[in-house]
Amino acid sequence: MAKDVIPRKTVYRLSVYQRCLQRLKVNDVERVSSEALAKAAGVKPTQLRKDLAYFGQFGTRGLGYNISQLSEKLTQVLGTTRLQPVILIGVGNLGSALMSYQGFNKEGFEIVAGFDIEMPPKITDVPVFPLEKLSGFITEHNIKMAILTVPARRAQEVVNQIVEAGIQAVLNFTPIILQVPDNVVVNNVDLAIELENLSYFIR
Amino acid sequence: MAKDVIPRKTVYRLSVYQRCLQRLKVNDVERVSSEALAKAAGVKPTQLRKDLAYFGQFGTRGLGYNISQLSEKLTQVLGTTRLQPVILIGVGNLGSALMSYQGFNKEGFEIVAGFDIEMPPKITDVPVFPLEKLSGFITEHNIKMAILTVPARRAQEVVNQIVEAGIQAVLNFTPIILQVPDNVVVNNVDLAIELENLSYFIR
DNA sequence: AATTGTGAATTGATTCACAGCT
DNA sequence: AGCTGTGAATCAATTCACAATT
Repeated sequence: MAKDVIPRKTVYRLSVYQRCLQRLKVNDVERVSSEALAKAAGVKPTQLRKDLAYFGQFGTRGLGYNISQLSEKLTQVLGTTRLQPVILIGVGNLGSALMSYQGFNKEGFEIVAGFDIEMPPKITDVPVFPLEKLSGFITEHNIKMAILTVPARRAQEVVNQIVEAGIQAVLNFTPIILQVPDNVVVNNVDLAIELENLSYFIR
Repeated sequence: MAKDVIPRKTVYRLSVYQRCLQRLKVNDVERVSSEALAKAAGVKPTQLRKDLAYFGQFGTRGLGYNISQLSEKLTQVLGTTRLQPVILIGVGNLGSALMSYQGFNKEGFEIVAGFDIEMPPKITDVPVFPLEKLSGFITEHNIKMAILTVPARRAQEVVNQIVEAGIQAVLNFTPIILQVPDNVVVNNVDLAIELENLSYFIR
């Protein structure tokens, strides 16, 4: 029935489903039921079906979903067909860790450059440039996504600068809630808060 | 009015408020209005007030909240008074990155040990032990929290083992949705999904 | 017989609107 | 006058229940 606007949470879960499908593909399974896929994704079967319903009908009643077909459709909806170049700003402790982390590349993202005030010891093949080159690089290479791992006090000013230069999406590892215009998306990852949150639930 | 059960999302936001308060404290401000604090936390003022209402009344009408008083109360509610020991399992790329990341210590968590099949080059003061010592260490030191950065295919078996040994909370960096008993909490952090999710919103 | 797709019902979260303090 | 605290209203997300399909 293909609704017009897909809720943020649904979009997020689509990525989770996609991951699960990829693992199933490797195992040479051809079809999967909403019940099985939902279990792997940690949701209820009805929720999975509702989520998929936002962008069409893909299952076969009585049989379930064709894995590669559904996976392809998800790729299409999520727009992850092409490789996305990403820059990383703040090559400190966490920043350099993320630069050497290979997990992104597998999923279609490539950190093409790092930026910092100081030049850190070269640890990966990814080039690191001084902050003065930041805006120029973004415009020149038409970069849309940035990972922000600068110290908290620099976060807002850096974001202002990169948004100005054309960045449209930011993965923010600083504890600051960034103020950005409506056309820019920010996802926050705060590892300390995740731990703090967990600790609340242990008695 | 102190309700009995605090929603998960509220608990999460309490940590965010706490962070914002800490920054204000450094700036030597004494009071803050729900409007100002909410803005810093990226929520609406009414939501902040509703969240706080779950565990009591702390503001002064007409004046706002006393920062250190509110912060102290939050610490109490969140149970982050004492330092929590945490172990990290899987000292690969991301794992060793997190071990050297100092962000946790600031917020009351200490990674006391790492575990892996292979012994990685020693990069921090944190000791790394072979997996055989895992269960014993957890029981002996009464560890409640674990960070999981093992390869996906090992994730479920490792979790079974640590839950058995007494772990009650897991910060899971693997893309697997872990199956755990009801008394165990899991928070998932999937960096690739965060990026994929962002990329959906850039046109 | 099995399993999807979906309107209706339910549950949960957010926001409004304003009464109640200081 | 200013700002919190909260019941009521609204809005959003989830789950139910079952008809439709293979």
